Amino acid sequence: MDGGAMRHTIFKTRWGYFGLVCQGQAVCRTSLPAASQTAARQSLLTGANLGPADVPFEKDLLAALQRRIVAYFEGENVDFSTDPAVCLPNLSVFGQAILAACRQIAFGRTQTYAQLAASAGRSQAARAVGNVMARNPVPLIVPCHRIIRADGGLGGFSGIGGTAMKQRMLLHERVSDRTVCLQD
DNA sequence: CAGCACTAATTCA
DNA sequence: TGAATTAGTGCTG
Repeated sequence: MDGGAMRHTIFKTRWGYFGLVCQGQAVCRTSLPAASQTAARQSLLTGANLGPADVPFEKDLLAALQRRIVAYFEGENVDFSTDPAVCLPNLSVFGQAILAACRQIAFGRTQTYAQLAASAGRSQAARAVGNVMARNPVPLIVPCHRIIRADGGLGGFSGIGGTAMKQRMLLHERVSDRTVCLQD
């Protein structure tokens, strides 16, 4: 059930060094912009039980996708909802359903944990959705930062930068839609 | 089994 | 009003 050797790359964006692991054409993991390549690599491979030896570096890996990610951090409205194929091993059916639903959320839009739970047929499973988001292997591709609390709060964020990164990304997408009075 | 990136309801100032 | 607490909740390691 694999489509080739796994490789990784790290490239510079306006916000920092973005990390990417893929297998064939399918993206397995991503890591949000970090201050250094070293930090990016650590964040990218940690938790995946992978060492740099397991996933050779390849500068121009998925070059087209790299350009789109760079563009995102330049402020462009980039849609990742369908394009990069993703490979999500070791994920429960529930987890996959939640991530799939989350991926549909458009640039600049948000949903609550409960709404996302409902879209997977588990309207009471908001907290479980939080579990899935916390372990999202492909942040940005699956826009887990667009999930906020029902009471208007930000909720948490486990990726690089924590909730500050989450808020920054939301502001970046100009979430003025409604809800989310980030701060007051 | 214990622990969560949650929520709605309840309980105080 | 509104902050703080309490159950209730479904999934994960």
